[in-house]
Amino acid sequence: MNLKELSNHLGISPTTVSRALGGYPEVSEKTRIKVQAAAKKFHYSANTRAKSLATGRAMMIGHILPGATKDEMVNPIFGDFLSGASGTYSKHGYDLLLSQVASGDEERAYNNLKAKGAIDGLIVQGPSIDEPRIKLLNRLGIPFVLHGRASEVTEPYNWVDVNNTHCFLRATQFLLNLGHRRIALINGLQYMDFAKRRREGYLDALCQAAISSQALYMHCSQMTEDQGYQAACTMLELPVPPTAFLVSSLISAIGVRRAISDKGLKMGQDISVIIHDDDISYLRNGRDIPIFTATRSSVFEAGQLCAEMLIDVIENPNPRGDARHILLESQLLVGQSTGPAPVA
Amino acid sequence: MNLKELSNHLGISPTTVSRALGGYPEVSEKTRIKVQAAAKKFHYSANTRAKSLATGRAMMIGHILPGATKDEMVNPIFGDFLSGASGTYSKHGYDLLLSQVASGDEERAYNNLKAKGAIDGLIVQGPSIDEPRIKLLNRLGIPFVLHGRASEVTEPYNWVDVNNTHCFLRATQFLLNLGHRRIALINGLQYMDFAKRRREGYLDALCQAAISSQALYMHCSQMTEDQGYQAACTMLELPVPPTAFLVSSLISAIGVRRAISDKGLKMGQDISVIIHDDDISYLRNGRDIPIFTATRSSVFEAGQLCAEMLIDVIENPNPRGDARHILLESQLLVGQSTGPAPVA
DNA sequence: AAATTTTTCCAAAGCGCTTTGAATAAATCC
DNA sequence: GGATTTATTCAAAGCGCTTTGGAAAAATTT
Repeated sequence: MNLKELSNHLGISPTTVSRALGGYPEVSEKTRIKVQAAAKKFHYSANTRAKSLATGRAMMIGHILPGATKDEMVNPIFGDFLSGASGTYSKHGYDLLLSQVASGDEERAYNNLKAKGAIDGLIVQGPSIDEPRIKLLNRLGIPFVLHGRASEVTEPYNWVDVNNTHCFLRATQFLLNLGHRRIALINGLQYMDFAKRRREGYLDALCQAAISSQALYMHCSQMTEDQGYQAACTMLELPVPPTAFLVSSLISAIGVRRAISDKGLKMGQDISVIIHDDDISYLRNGRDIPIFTATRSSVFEAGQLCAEMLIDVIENPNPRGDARHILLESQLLVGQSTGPAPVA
Repeated sequence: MNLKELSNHLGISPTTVSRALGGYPEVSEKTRIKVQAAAKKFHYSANTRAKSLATGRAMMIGHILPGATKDEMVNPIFGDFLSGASGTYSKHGYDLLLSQVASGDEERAYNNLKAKGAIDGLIVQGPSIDEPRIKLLNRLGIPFVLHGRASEVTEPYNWVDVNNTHCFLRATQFLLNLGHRRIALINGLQYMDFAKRRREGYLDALCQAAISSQALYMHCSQMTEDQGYQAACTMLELPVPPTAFLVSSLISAIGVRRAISDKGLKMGQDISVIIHDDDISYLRNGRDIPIFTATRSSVFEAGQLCAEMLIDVIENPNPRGDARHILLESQLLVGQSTGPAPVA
């Protein structure tokens, strides 16, 4: 059933039917009700493509999926972020286009997305410190919101980010207050912006406590269970091992826990662990009492916020062109993985 | 730049330009080359919406995202499955539409997706034993492929599934061969089809070995770390605890490992664990030697296969209407979590 | 009751593409 | 060389919708 058929059936012009359903005022309440009833009855729903073509709006938001090859890793937060964003899109009548873009091929891919008129805007995730996509998208004139920030990028852009520096500053201070002096940082990939900020928070806290940082206590890598395990094993083997770990992800922390337990030590007693928890639905950090003491910030909510911001950017383009920002603070939740530093 | 502008620029009719780029034979090689060069130069790419409208093909595949609320869980395999599928779509010129459908609202949502002409086909994941969406989609005439099967559904449908029964039969036999007699099953939600089949494989193996199954050794729940932990704790507290666990997911198994280690036992020595491993990119089961002995089947590949099957269904609709099936066998990989049953 | 305004509706153009059917140019045939 | 094919090209219609610019009908005013 299309518009013409529906209007024929009703004996009303397509124009009026379109307007009645579109909520325009130039149509009497009587006919509006009649039209709406008929639309419902015949399961009529305007063809998206025709509508888009006529209005020039795609009503579609693009998300980029990394992992074009089997070896590239899909970020574990991906699903929950998408879930949050997607719900918000539905509410506003947008759909979500998921596109896989091989790294290196971004320019062509984004250009193409724009040329094809497939999307009204884009969400960009996982920024590196000097994220090149910002410049590219600004140049192409595609509205976008970045999930995260890029420290070294000066041009304006819209972002939603967690206050990573402050998170890790607080977490480190928490450990310091418990008497820990040898605190290790097991972080994400060095060039990622969040990893840089977390390191800064960690170093700030140490500095404020007049404790010198040690390269041996700092590790950067993909945040996998195995990497967490390896890093923790190495550090626990040191002549002077750390008494506490600050871990950037729950998944790595599971590896850290394995290393601790392999070593015959007890987490929360011999060794303290504090993590950043993205509150992923399938990887809850315990039920009631958190397993790991954690700075928590829901990535689901971040998805919602990014989506809302992007829709706002699309529908109310800021004439002055200044960018929108949301900086989220996280909660510091005490769990079972932290305790006073053991007396040497 | 649109078709008309491009053709004006070239001094050639839109018809010919469209055909040149579409690869139709009714155009001389000379003009084709000229047109292609110009298209490249101006980054011309046909507007998807107009193209779809003209051809009647959306060139878009729908995936349904569960988890409309924050409490619903997004399946951890979601990202990798999507990644596999998405790559295949790109290759064939399709895009991926991700739609969030509240459970209970499926009929309206699917109907709408069809009416809007937004998609050419659909992937359905996570089937229950009597999956109602099969009937619904068949009735609506929307081409789809199911990732998994539905034991109690008799009408035909296309599916790609792992041979779950055989997986768990083999895994159980493996444990039996190691001398285990008290084997527990920590499974997914009871009404899920995969859980049913895994239970059957497990029970078959026990039956063949003339071992009676025990309700106390069987657990069903969401496959979270915490549920795995709880279930294992409970079972390890039994007067006669199991000596081996068969666990449906890596995530639950991490909880099982925690329970074992809390109990002061050693996995692979005091207690054996064998899991099903979906080979998720961010949750690798160890680097070289698997941590957990596992039946492994890549969900990334399943995504690719589903995508290929669906595209085939869409582009070559089977006139006889019979359904397509792929049954995947998994590998049984020996890791560090299994060993001979301890002598009582 | 005629003139004016307001409400309600519609015809037609246009969004950017594909594709049918016809026309022209080139090549082949008798 | 004229007739017939064949290879190229194009004009125009149509995909299903929105929206502009009027027109007709109803309500209001004088």
